[in-house]
Amino acid sequence: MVTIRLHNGKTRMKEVFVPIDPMNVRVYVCGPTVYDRAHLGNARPVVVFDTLFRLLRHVYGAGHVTYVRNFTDVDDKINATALARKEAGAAGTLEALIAERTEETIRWYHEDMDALGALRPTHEPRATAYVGQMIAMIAELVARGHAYARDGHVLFRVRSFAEYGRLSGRSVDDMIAGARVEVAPFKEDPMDFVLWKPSDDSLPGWQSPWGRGRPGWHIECSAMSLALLGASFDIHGGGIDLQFPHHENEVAQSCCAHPEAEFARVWMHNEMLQVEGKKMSKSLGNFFTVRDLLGQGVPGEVIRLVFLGTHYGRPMDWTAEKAGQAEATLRKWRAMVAGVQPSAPSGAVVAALADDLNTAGAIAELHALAAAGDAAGLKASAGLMGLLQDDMGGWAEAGVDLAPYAARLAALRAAAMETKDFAPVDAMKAALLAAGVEVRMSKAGVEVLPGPGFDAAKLEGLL
RNA sequence: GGCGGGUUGGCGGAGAGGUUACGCAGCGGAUUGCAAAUCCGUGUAGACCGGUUCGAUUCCGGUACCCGCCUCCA
Repeated sequence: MVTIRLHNGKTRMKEVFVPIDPMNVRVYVCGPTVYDRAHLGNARPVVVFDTLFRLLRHVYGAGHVTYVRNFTDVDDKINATALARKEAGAAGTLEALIAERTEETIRWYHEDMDALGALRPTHEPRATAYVGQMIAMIAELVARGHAYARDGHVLFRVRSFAEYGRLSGRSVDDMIAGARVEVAPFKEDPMDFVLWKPSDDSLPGWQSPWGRGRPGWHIECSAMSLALLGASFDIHGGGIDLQFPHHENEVAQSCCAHPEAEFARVWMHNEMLQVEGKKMSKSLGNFFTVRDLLGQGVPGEVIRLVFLGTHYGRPMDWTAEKAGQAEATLRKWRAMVAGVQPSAPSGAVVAALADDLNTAGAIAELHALAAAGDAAGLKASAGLMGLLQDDMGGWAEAGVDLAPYAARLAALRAAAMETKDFAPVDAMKAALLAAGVEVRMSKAGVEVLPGPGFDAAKLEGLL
């Protein structure tokens, strides 16, 4: 059995991973709020935890890992979008417009994440399907004295949970000193956070013991992880930005509702993504979605390889140069593994991944396999990382049969060898290069392959 | 202000208390009609200042700088 070591954000140490139940390893990762296309930053945790999912499936068996990633479809941004559509004259009730918006966004999300080679999680629960469970958990928290109702709101009583702040390394008193918390008259303590809030008629709402309302953001993950993975599970993941307050609040809710359990044993946080050295933001003008990149012709597999080139715990910089290098690497590897039956993943690659998802180290091992000419091992090992899969390699293929061009060039070359006039050969070669075709001539013959920027249209008239 | 992370060779980016990371680029050579691809060889880096040690880029402390979160833009 491969020993997996993971950096546990709860203990701040790298620990040997021991599942609660090796027959059912359970992972929960915070998913997207489905109000718009996923931007590139949203994709990082998807790729990181997909790699973890693949590793766990490899080690414990594909049928022995349960991976849950939620869709947050209760959110004021979604409401705002739907409301705007309604005011613009869209037909249907607000609820219908909201459902339409979330359905549409989930479809986009799936398309985009599929393109990155991410496996679909075992379960992708939608918050709206678990409001009953959320209400039950909130009621439990109230009954246990960890929450209180005021003015149609229900708030979590932060002072009732001594461990509050441990995950994110903060103390309640320090945070209040920072004074960047919303002070509301109905709060007992400024740090208390909302479990339930009232909805007026313009907002979606559910009936509850506290009136018609909707859940606060944090409770959904506590309720859905409980429903799908149980009160204790193995790994909880998400972006480091979620560590506080989201994950801290999840811990508080879940541990107070189920003090007998341990909630998540291991916490994993991926660091943030940057673009050309800067934070991606709309104001800097460097904000873009996964779909934008795909639309520009950057293959999902290239995005994936770039992501995996940096350890998940470090900030990752997306640059055009990296994308170019990743594309060149993948073209080389794909040419090598074409038509090859994968063998078993290399032990060195598995070992690297098992060492707290050292994907950069694993990629170095892929290079070693390529250098050693082990195409079968390369294909299998890359497959473990979601790379070089048959179903995502279309981008590297020419789409047209280049064999006639190779034959033509070979004929010209053979003639030139006799006449010593290489001008016609060079002319054709230049034209092929201009079309993005890689030309290799050797004693053995002529090879032509699609290269970066390949454009079939530019091949017109070359035959 | 509070909390957390980072600083590695031209660029990207890892591991390890003491032997080559790796990739890209570069340089030299082989090969080639010329190239490309390939093969061989090549670089000796670790912000700064101290400490621990036989020995630190790797451990500890401090300084500087950078970044993120604390503002439901991951």
